[in-house]
This record gives sequence, structure tokens and C-alpha cells, in this order.
Amino acid sequence: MEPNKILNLSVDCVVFGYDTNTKSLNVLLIKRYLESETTKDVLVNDYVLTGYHVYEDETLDESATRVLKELTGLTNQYKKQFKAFGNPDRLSNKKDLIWVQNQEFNLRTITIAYYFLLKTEDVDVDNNKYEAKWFPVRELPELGFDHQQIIEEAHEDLKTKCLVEPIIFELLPDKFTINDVQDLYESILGIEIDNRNFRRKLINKKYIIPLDEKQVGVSKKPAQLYMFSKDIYKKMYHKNYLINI
Amino acid sequence: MEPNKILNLSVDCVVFGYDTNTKSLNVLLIKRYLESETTKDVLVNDYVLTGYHVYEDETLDESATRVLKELTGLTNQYKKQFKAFGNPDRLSNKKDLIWVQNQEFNLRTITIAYYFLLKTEDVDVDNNKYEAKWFPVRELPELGFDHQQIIEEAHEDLKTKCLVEPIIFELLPDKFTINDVQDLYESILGIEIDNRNFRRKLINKKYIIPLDEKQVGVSKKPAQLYMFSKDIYKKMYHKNYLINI
DNA sequence: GCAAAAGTGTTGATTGTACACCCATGG
DNA sequence: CCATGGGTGTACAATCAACACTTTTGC
Repeated sequence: MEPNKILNLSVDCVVFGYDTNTKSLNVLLIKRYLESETTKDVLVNDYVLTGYHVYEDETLDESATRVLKELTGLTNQYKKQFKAFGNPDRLSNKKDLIWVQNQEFNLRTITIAYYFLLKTEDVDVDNNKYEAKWFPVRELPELGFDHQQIIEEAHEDLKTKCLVEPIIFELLPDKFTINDVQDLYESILGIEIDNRNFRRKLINKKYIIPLDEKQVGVSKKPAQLYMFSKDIYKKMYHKNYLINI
Repeated sequence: MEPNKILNLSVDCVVFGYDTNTKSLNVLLIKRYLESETTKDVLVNDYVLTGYHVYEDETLDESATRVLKELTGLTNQYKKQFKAFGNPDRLSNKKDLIWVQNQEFNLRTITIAYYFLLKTEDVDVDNNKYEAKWFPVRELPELGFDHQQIIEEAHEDLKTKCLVEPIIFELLPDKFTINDVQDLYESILGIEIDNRNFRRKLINKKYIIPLDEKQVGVSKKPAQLYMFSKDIYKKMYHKNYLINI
């Protein structure tokens, strides 16, 4: 039996997935489709974030973790609660009203928004019962509710955070090349980075560890693989209070 | 007539106030006191953040603004929504249960936490109907609910943010000295800063504008006063994507 | 004239930035 | 042998960090 839902409270999850091959930072969205029973007109046909009510007896973090697992099967992914969205009119779009009609939603629902970081390849979208699909973060489809705004704010938070904490490695496979990291930064930030300077900077970090391995199966010079050591990072870390205003 | 309250949803406000004279970063707290009607035992005697239910027809931001105004009379202060707190057991402390007993609180209440930045002197605590009182952020009294944690997380967010955005000036009067700014940074961050280096750095910013004025009424060499120009700051600002991991 | 805080310069180290070509590999 | 992306070095500029004494004022 399903636990009691808090009817005016939900979590929504912005699932970021990076695809090393296409160099694309993606967001995982689920299809929302409804047609009129009488006229067969399409009433709703767009995408939304995955989300669900919070249960009475779980924490907000647990709720987000549960929602991610339900959609992807994944647990133990990096997550961050980044903002609550609760405008009185956030569900008052016509499409959204139709959609919400037959659900146990309060019209005034507050959602606690999380984002997750993982690898696109870790999600099996082909056999997904919610018709989940990846979209490049800069080519989003039509979105329901206020999910466009939620994704934008998640992306902004990610931009800020990836400059300051080593969360970038949550989006990469365990073994990666220096250029993978650069490509990912460029995808997230929407900028170009000088390869020589970036490379030097990264290789000098003690927690970026070169492996005795190179890429395989590429039709060009195979690149050196590296790993990120969270342990070394934590040991070496000391906050620097650089005032940068 | 009071608008409808959302019974399981509140905002809590961490009001930071800086006192230039005592060089103290303070938090504004309100007294919580209750004694037994029969035995006269003191049942609850501590402090809490100011907060209140969200109304049905207002945004979260409006709710926080209203709560601040109710306590301090102030509007138009810098505010930031920084986290939602909603653990199922966050009101389950014995004192808190007693306190909540006669209020229209749901036991499972989610609170959206904001912090505000202002000047201690702008609040008239002597004539405050909630018995509001300032406490140095590093010498907090016993606190109800999970408000200790909320304040700590607000402080952490403030530490991070003041390094990157010019919010420090929200805590200072319009006219300030360079040493005021340094003292404030030291209070927030809990570090010591080299005066010569700091001074040079700040004076070189185009948006720190020297005034034709010096301190008055000080029994020592009066210091040069400066102001912060938000306009110039905005014009000059361009995001730098310095990767600092 | 004294107490108290304001204000001032230099140097070396570190870090950032701009920039163009050769190399190794698979096919 | 060629196409592709991997990998490399130098020089200049900017910023940071360490460090101690003189100046100005009110009293």
C-alpha cells in the first residue's frame, strides 16, 4: 500500500546526464500526453520533469531519491536540493489544469526542486515505462508547469557550483580523458576554453590521477585516461577565501 | 480577516544584522516562553527564528517579506531563499511539541528558509512586541525546532555568496570605511585579512567610490568614507569562469 | 605628547592568458 | 600516407601574499 502523500507538496528532479560521445549535457524528461475522450483532440502533449508527492514519513532528500530510482533505477547519484518553487499560479496554465484535473494534486502545490548528476548512458531509456527521453539542455521541448524555469535555475546553480566543487566528475565515467573534462565544462558553461592551459591546470592537480591505460577502439591517437580521487581531494582541500567581487 | 494559511507550510527568516560599532554579525531571534498553568514550571524558554505560515494566495517570496515586515517594519531588504527544511521529525522535540500543541501547526510542516541582510541599528528591538533580540552568530542561545541548523546553513551560504557577489554592502551603512568592509568580511568568514592587501584591492574597484567626507565624532584619526555604486558594478560586471577546484 | 587607529610600498611567487605546431595512431 | 584529434612550451601580464612603520587626529 502506498504511504500517505502530502497533497500540496512535491519534489521535482532535474536529472542532468552527460553524454561523453556526443558531448551533450542532457536533461531527462518524461512525456505528458492526453487526448479528449470524445473528440480525440490532443489536449496535452509535452514534457515534464519527473516528480512526485512527498510521503508523510520520509525526508525531502529521501523523496527525491525515491523519485529518481522510480524513473531510472539508479541510487547513490549526486543530488542537490537547490530551490523551492511555490507561486500560487504555478499550475494555472490551461494545459496544466486539464492534466491535474484527475490527479490528487492540490492546485497550490509547492515543489522542492533537486538536480541529479549522472551519465546519460546509465539510464536505459528504450525500456522506460514513463517514456523518458534525454534532451540537450539548450534544446528543450515544450515543457509543462513551471518546469522550464526550474531547469534554467538548476542549470545556473550547476554552472556556479562546478567552478568551485569537483562535481564535474559525477557526470563523467570513472576513467576519462582530459579533453572529456574540458568538453564537459564547455557544455555546462557554454564557453570555449584554451586546451593547453586547461590541460596543464588539470594535470597539476594531485587528485587527477593518470592511469596505465589509454582509450581503446578509437580511430585516432588514443588518449591517456585519468581518474579522480575523491579521497585525495578531501585530504588536500582547504577552503580559500578569495574575495572575487 | 487573516487570509487562509497553508497549515503544513511556513517560511522561516534568518535575519542577519551587522553592527559596525561592535563589529558583530548578529542574528535576530524571538523569545519563546511558556510556563505550566498549574505548577508554574517553565516548560519552554528559548529562542526561535521569526517565521509564519504561507498564505494561500501569496508567493513564497512575498511570504518571507511579510514576515520580516511584521517583525521589523522593514521592507526592501536583501533576501535569499536558500533551502527548504522538511524532515518528518523536525518538530518532534519535547519542548517543540508542547509549544506547537495550541497552535494551528501541522506536525509535518515544511519550512522554506530565507535569510535577510540588514543593519542591526535599523531594527528597534527595545519596542518590539515579539521581544526580538540580536545574538552574535557565533554565540547563539538555546534554539527551538531545527533553527540552529537553519542558521548554520544560512551562514554557510552567506560565506560562499559574499565572496562572489557584492552583498556585503547590504550589511553596511551607505557610507562606510574600508576598514568597516574588512571587519565585516572577517566577522562573516571568521578569518583575518591583511589590511594593506585588502585596502589596495578594494580601492582599485571602480564601484567603490571615495566621498568628500570623513568620519565624524571619532576620538582618533577620522577615516575616509566610501560608497558602493551598484550601477557601476552592474555595468562593469562580466562573469569570469575561473575554474577553482 | 600620547593613545589609537588610519594609511602607505615593495618584492617575490603564483597563476592566468595568449598563442601554433608536431605527433601518434588507425584505417 | 593521410585524416584526426592528442599533446606540448614560452613569454608576458595580472594577481596574490608577506611584511612594519609613519601619519593624523582627538583628547
